[in-house]
Amino acid sequence: MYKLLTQEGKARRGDFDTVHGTVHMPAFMNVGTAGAIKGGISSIDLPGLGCQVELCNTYHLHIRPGDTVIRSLGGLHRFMNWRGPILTDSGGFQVFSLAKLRQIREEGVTFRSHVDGKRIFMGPEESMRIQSNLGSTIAMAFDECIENPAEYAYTEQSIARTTRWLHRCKEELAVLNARPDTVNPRQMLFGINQGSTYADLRARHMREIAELDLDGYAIGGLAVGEPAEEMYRTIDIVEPHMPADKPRYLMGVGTPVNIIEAVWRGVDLFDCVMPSRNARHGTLFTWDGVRIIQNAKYETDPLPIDPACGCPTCQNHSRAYVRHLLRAKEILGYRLAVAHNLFFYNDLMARIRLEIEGGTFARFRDEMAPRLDTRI
RNA sequence: GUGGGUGUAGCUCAGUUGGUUAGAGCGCCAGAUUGUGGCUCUGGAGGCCGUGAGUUCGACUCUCAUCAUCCACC
Repeated sequence: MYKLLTQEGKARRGDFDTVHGTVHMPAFMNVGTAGAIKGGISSIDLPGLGCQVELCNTYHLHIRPGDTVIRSLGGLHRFMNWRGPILTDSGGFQVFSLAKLRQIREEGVTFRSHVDGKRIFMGPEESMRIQSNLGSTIAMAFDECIENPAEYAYTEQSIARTTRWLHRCKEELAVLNARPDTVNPRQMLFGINQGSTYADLRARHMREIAELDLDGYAIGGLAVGEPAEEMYRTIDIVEPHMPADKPRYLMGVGTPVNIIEAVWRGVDLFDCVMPSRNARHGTLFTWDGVRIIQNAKYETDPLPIDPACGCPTCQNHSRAYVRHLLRAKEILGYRLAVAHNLFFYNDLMARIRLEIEGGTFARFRDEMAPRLDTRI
């Protein structure tokens, strides 16, 4: 299903076939937690923004409107009116990041809903059932995202449990996919590597889960406060143990530079809230660096956010206008800013694919990385 | 015209019986944001406390005058 087309060093240009279409990798998944990208972006806008895959969230959709509601409407694709691939996150990260009073046991995790405080139990089977009801293209395994920093002994214990949970996920999804009334009978499953920043545990866990022959593999538990260098080092440690014929997904990453550095180290797939969240807060990405559009110097600036950008916002509106709308908290301001940042991220991935195909990615990395990081 | 109230940061206002460097919210300026609890978080600048005189060791605070402004009544 994953076809490696070209390789430059460790950087991979490949195509990944799914029932909802082919994903050209390296790719960025646009985050639409509750079934929509925040900022008023509709599924009908996504092709124009270069979006290949949308990421939605098991935890949020389970709480509201409920996965059974979505199932009764024909699944998440019909519900959102998006025909392309959807990856659903398993809920493991939300348990770690936003649920208070969580209790982790072998069966699963008990925690409280952030909406109404209700007690919720989720384990591997629950997560798979919800994701099956949603009918996403790719389901993520239910894992424990370990906090940083973490004790060695706890990490060792945790990854062993995450592996056991992964076996249960695989078995449960096989049962669900075999049902005659299942929404997406060819739903795929990605496993998630953990191990905090301990090299031996990362490598051991990756080798363990690679044996399950899943549809893809993710590196989780990074970009949780550790320095970027440590993240890169961890990728270097894990990558050699990842199957070459499966997509490699670095969860929750990152800045444009993080992405370039991770592709350089052999990663194919990314997702991050950064382009949409930062857009809402007025931080916009451009080919010249990062632009904080609410700064006073843009008050009367008639130029587009990025003159080199082909997005709908830059084709039609000025920096001064976007700045004004964001300051006035106009909904259109969020929409224009988010559209720009998503277009930029998807455009960056397209450029990376081209560079790898042309064998010029190394040079691109050297020249571009320092520029994209600067504040302008 | 008479009586009363109010003048403190760009705006709306706090400010203990007079006591060190006069505060808040909003706004403004700048920064943050990494498998998303979208009206977020952090930091910063900005005041001869309407003006003038007096009482006091010491006044945003008390007294007098004056100016501005608001309300009520004639």
